[in-house]
Formats: sequence, C-alpha cells, structure tokens
Amino acid sequence: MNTPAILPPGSPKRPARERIVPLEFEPLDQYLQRRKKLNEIESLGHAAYPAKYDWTHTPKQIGEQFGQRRAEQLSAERVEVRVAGRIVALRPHGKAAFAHLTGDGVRLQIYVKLDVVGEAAYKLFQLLDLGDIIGVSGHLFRTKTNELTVWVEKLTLLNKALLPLPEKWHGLADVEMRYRRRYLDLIVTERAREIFLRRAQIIRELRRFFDERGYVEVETPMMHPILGGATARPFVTRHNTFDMDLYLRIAPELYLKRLVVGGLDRVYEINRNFRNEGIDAIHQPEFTMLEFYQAYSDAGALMDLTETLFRELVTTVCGTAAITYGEATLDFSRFTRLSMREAICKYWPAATGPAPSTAEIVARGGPRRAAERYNEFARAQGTDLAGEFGSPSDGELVGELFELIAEKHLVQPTFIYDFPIEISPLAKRRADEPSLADRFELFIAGMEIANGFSELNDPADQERRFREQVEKGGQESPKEVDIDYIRALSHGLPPTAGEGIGIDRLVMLLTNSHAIREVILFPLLRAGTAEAADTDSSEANGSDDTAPGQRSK
RNA sequence: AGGGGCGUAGCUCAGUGGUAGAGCAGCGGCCUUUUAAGCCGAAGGUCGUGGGUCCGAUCCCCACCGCCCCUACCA
Repeated sequence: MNTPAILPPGSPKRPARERIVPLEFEPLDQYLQRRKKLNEIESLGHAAYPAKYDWTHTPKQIGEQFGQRRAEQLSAERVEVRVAGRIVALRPHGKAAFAHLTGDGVRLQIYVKLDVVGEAAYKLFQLLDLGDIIGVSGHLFRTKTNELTVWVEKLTLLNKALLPLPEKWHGLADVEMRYRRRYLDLIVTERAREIFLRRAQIIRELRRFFDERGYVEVETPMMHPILGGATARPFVTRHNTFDMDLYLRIAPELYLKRLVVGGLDRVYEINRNFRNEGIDAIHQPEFTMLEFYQAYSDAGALMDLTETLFRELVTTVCGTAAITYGEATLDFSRFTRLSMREAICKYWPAATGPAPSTAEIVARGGPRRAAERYNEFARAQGTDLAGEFGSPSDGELVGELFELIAEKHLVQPTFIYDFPIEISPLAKRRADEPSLADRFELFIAGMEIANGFSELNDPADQERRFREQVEKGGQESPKEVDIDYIRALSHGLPPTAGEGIGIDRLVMLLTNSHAIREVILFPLLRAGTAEAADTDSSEANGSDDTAPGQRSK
C-alpha cells in the first residue's frame, strides 16, 4: 500500500467537498474503477454516503413474515417494503436485473426493471457493483421460479464499496486472509458468521445460568502488579505515571477470591486472560475464561453443577445433548468420573505389561516405579518420557503419567479428580488424604475444558506454598509473595469452591471447530496488520514528497 | 524450538528447465423472470523475497519472510 500523503500542519483547511484519498488498495484497477463510478454517481446528483435510510424490514424479517405467502396472496396484498443490504450477487439482463442483498446474514432477491424504476434510477443501478450497499423500496412478489423477491420501485445508494468481494463461489479459502480480514470472512463465509453468533449465544446462556442462581458478575483487574492465580509466562507492560511494571493477568483467581472474602458469596467473571506462550490449535495468547466462585461449597458440588451447566447449555444451544465433534459424538447426558490414578490404570498401554493397580500408584515410590515401567515402553516407541526433567515428586509424576497416558483418550465428557497436591498450589488439601487436592478437571474431546477445586483458605498453608513458588523462580513464578492476598485470607475466606471454564474451547466443541482461531474473531498472527497479506506493502510510493529531514516520530 | 507442506492474475486454482493458463471478479458490447445467468471481445503477472547452479529458473539448490499441519513448550 502507498503510504498516506501527510498534510503539513498549519495548512489551510481543505474544502469540505474535496475528497483527499491518500490510500489506495489492491486490486488497484478495480479500486480506481469503482472510485470513477462513485464520482459519476455523485455527479448524477446521488449522495454517496447518505446518513440514513428509513427501512421497514430487514431481509431476515421479510423472510420470516412473508416466506410462507404464495404468489397470488402477495399480488393481492401488494406488501410494500423498504429494505437495505449489501449486494452479494448481481445478474443484469440488459434492461432488467436480479440481485441479492444480504442483511442479518439472510439473502433477499430484488428485481430492478428499467420500465419500473425509470431512466435515472436505472442509470444509477448500472453503476453499482458487488459489495455496494443499497436500499430499495417496492412490493413483494414471487418470480417464475417462486423466489420471494422485491419488485423495486425506488433505489437508493447507501454506500459505494470501493473494493470488490472475494470470489463468489469459493469464497475466501486462504485461512490467513480469513483471519486478517475477518470482515470479509464474515460477509462471505456463512459458517464463520454462524460460529460467532453461536459464541455470543453461549456466553449469553452462561450469564443467564449464573445470574438466575444468584451469582454476581464482576470485573477484576486485567493489569496485575504481582503474578498469580496460575502458572504461566506473562506479558509485561508499563504504567508511566506510577513508573511501575504490570503483568497482563494470567488468571483472575486471586481477585475473585478476595471478593468472596468481601462477602460476595457467589461471583463470576467472563473475561480475557493473557499468557505469553505457544500458539497452536488450542492455544492463543489472549483467551476468554469464565471463572466462578461459590462460598460454602466444595469441589464435589461443583462437579454436579458443572454437569448440569454443560447439559443445559448444550441442549439449549445445539438442540440435543449428543453433538458431533469431528469423528466423535459427544454425549453430554452423562459424565464419567475417574480419579487421576484410575485414569492412568484404565488407559495404561497394554504393550507395557499389566496395568498397575491404583493401590500400587498410591504407595510411596509407586509413581516412580510406574513411570519407569512406562518409560521403557515410551523409549521403544520413541515417545515422551515421564519425569524426564528435574527430579519430580511422586505427585508430579502422577500428573505427567496422566497427561502422557490418559488425557488424549478422554473424548466423552469426563471429570478427573484427586489431583496431587504438588500440582495444585491454590487448592485445598483433602482432609482424609493430605497428598491429594480436592480438585477436578473436565476433559472433553481430549481437551482440558474446566478446572475446579475447593479453595485453599488456610492463610498459613497458602503463604508456605507461595514462598515455595517464589523460591522455585523462573518466568512462570511470581517474584514476590502476594502479601495482600494472604492478608485477605487472614480475614477469613469461607469454605469456597471455584472453577474456570475455557470459553474458546467450549465454543470449539459446540461449533464443531477444530482450531481455536476459528472461534476468536481476530486471532493473533505474526505482523498483525491486514496489509501483511498483500503483495506490496512497503514500497512503491509514487509521490515521495516528504523530505527525509521532515520525517519526525 | 524441530520436522513436513504451501506461497503462480484481485479471488479460487492448474502448469512447465525455454519468461505462463482456466473459472470468478473487473473492462467494452448484446440481452426485460435470473439465481455459479448466458453469449461475443479485449485486458490483467517481478510465478513470496534475496542469492546460487545453468546458455537459460516460476520450476533445481540455499537463505529469509509468511501461513498451515505434526512434535515440543504450555496447570
């Protein structure tokens, strides 16, 4: 793209009607052609960018209200409508033409006839292109092929599109372009539109679910002075006035629990988290998380609630409790529950010999022995080993074995519970089994979807675990203990259960999408500008008026 | 980060060691019930970027850029 021609400061105000066009876009020939048509349209006396159009129906409403009317009824009733939309198909036939407008994602055919609209309007119509936005008024009728159509009597230009739409049959196939120019994707790819409408519906239903159960929706800081609430590498930013570094939050957890201390016994937040880590089919650096907390509750109650939530949500949004996801049919009418140890035993690879019993895994040194047996097999397979790095504790080994052996098999909705305490720094210890946290995760289609636990509310235990994290060091650990959080706990956090649900992954499941980018409107891509997909972006600036010395930044 | 794949007209894609093609879009013409409208005509390209091999590279080799997939990282 050509760089903008900069108006020197202090230059006289430009005349109101003069249109400065500093930017030009590919395809240049078509862009210039359309600008030429725009000029012609204006010189014919039409406003190019009128402020308003008084419509009576959207294309969708016309379909809903008159879609059932037969041809004879329509000609008898002579329903007058004014409707606006974008031209997405154009079939001129000399002195008459068909076109399709879209609005609300619905296509509506219009019929424009020279005899009917008159010379002037037909002249305007001939200067229109695919992508232009118009308003038409007239009555409804059915064509020979029985399609509900507007018999156009008046035509109004609402916006001349200066750039063409993508190819009408194949649409946008270049995924990079689809993400960088999502506006085009949404016009052209019906499925993309449906995904984001459904995403909105899912979030609406989630809010409804929690609202009607008395949870309060809150917003907590996105910028945190101390890292916390999860283990992840953060983005760092800077506040100038306070001269301080801040982290974009990796989780809202510690703030939400402060609110429970403050007497908001049931709270939830739906908002973004930011994690400075890898990008792949199920990870994006900013992603949306639902977190909710309820006082006087525990992890077991949360599992029940979660099951209800998912079953209701899926049924409402998809119309059935059994949905298709890729090759699988996911049945949300019943959830499996397995302890982490049971899951390891259940999916223990047969080639490794008989699976250990859960008792063996629980025994002191048991995870180490199981890992050694597993690793023999993994070495032969050339796959990853358990406990390969550092000197993991028994609990950490159980977590690794679970991920290596069981996680990918958890296709149907499955709760995994009894997490080792070592990998659960914010969860409450189980009274009867101190090596375990009262924690669960929900797995669906091999993805971790939710994570919930009984919250650690013993300030001394929490302080000890925070100090261990700080001592451990590394980019993922906080540099200092969050003293104020310990202070809040010292004022008393009631027995509380809390859970996080990854909204993006949930939307993936309910839209049968297999990449998180498909369910995020503007996923992060390198370079980050829509221009990067263009062939020439930096050079070819024909009018280089700016002397080098004048450039300032 | 490692491995694999891709990058050709505005879009969707063919193709070849001898400087390139189709459909759609755009342009000119014809066409008053079409729906991927049709017919006729003309135009459109630094074959991602930069090096190398070769008489000659869009094609072969190397590097870089971007995207995709797999693996790794990632509570």
